[in-house]
Amino acid sequence: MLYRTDSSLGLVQGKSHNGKQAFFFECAHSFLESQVSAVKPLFITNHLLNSLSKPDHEWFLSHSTTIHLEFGEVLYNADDEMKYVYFPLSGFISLLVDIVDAPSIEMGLVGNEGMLGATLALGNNHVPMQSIVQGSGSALRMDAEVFDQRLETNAPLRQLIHSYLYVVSLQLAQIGACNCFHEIQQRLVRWLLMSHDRAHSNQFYLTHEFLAKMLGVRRSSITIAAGVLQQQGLITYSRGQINILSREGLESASCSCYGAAIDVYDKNIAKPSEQTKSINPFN
Amino acid sequence: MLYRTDSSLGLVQGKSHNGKQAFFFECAHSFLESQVSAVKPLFITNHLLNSLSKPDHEWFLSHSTTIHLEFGEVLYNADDEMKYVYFPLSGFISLLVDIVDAPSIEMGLVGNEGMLGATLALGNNHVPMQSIVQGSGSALRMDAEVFDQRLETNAPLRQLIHSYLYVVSLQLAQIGACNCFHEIQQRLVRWLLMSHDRAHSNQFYLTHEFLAKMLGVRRSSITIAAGVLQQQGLITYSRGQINILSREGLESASCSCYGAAIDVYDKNIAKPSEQTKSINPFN
DNA sequence: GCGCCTCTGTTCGGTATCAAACATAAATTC
DNA sequence: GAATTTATGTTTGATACCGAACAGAGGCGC
Repeated sequence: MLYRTDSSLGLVQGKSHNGKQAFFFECAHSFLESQVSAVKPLFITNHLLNSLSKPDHEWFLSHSTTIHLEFGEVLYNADDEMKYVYFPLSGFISLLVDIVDAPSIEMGLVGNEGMLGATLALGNNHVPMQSIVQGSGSALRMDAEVFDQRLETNAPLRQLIHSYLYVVSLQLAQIGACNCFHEIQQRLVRWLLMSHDRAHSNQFYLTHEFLAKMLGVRRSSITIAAGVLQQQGLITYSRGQINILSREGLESASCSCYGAAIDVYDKNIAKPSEQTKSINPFN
Repeated sequence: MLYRTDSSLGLVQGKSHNGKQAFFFECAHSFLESQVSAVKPLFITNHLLNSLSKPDHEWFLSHSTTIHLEFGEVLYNADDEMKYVYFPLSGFISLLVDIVDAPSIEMGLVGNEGMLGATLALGNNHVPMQSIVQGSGSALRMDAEVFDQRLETNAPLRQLIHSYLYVVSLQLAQIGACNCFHEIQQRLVRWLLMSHDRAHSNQFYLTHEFLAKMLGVRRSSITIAAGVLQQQGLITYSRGQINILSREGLESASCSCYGAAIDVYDKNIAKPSEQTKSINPFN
């Protein structure tokens, strides 16, 4: 099964000398107007916003700013006050848990299928987990208060965010179990697939060190697992640049948790009215 | 630090020949009227309901039924339709995750500090995880639809349930990380403490087999870890009956995740107006 | 009392992963 | 081009836990 059918969209990102990507990064909506150089896929929209009515969607666009998320940037630490909410477009964000006597571990991933800050809809303006940028790229940023007020008055929005919260909870439980039981090899693949979806590119920036932190394992374990994938011809990598060569291969090398997470999303988040028919929501 | 200061309340439960507890289990509210034989602590109330205004609390009591939860009973499987919501009193419930190619594992615990069915407040009437009774005892049960309607019209209730959902999400993330990193020995202790709080008794029924399923490990690993605790004089056990001898000892033998979970709860769920001043909410 | 079942204790070898090094190799700085 | 930094490759030994099996032991039914 091939979950992601739009890989033709996955153009290669520009790559600067230091291995980080050079993204366009302009005033609001530039991405909608195709004033985009060749390095990024066109028309990346946020799927949640896209699920709203057209007027609502436009309201959001006019009340938010397009910003650039830079790899490694710490948007929030756990328990910070929530000043902004983020709707990722081409960038994406890791949610990390840190407990005493243990390395940190990623328990959630937020790309253009979701948002950072949905817990405002639970009446809590603190951030539940550390949130760091895992893929450079663009996002829409909005004042938390503005978002919160809109939630009060807009029932369809509230329902959408509630559904998203339900999905995120389920994924927390699922990823928790996966991290606990499945082997590093498979978990790495799951993770690459989830990142691939949100990066909208077959190439992204990721050192083994960083991957190790996400999966809560040693760096050298990643080196070994990634080496296997490279030998199998599924990926190539060099000094932080990972290239996805075969999604199909990866999907069969992954544990089922990748597919399960997609299913949970699809089942609970309404498809945008007249969007493409790709099987998964990441496009 | 001693989180639970009410251990004098923790009277010993009645014990039937087959090792299961014989609970009183009567019509609604009998527990409030002290028509209770000596085997259970008096006045166990549900802390969420207790946090509501008095009229609201009474509305809930008059619209729910006191039922008995029997050890091992499967209240829901994952994705079942939610027919009833449960507010545990002396009983408590495990939330289990099952993924492909792995044993099941507990990702949440619901006792009289919480409820089963809070996700209705997210507009979803399906159950996120398998829910099985882990400690026999009483609970208030209410029609899911009745609860749902009440949510619509009662803003303080909605806020309370939202806060509880926030707490549960955080605990999912935290327990997920704990299961992943901390050793069986410590996790077992965390788990005993969490159960002790919800059982309201120093003695409860639990086989090693069952514990192993909760922690996602082999039965013999539990036997070894529990043996250590017994040698240290913190617990005794025999054929399913576990006796807590020293909470203080257990609390210092546990990983910090137990205390962290308590803190999250206390920080986010308002204390009932004129309740006791015990440090944790389980009383 | 006898047999049965459930629960617990213990053993064996196997392995995924850890922890801590150290070696190479590519990019970046000067 | 040399020096430094960053990223990857590889080794070594230790260990927590697994999987499977079997042996005792307490309680229950007959």
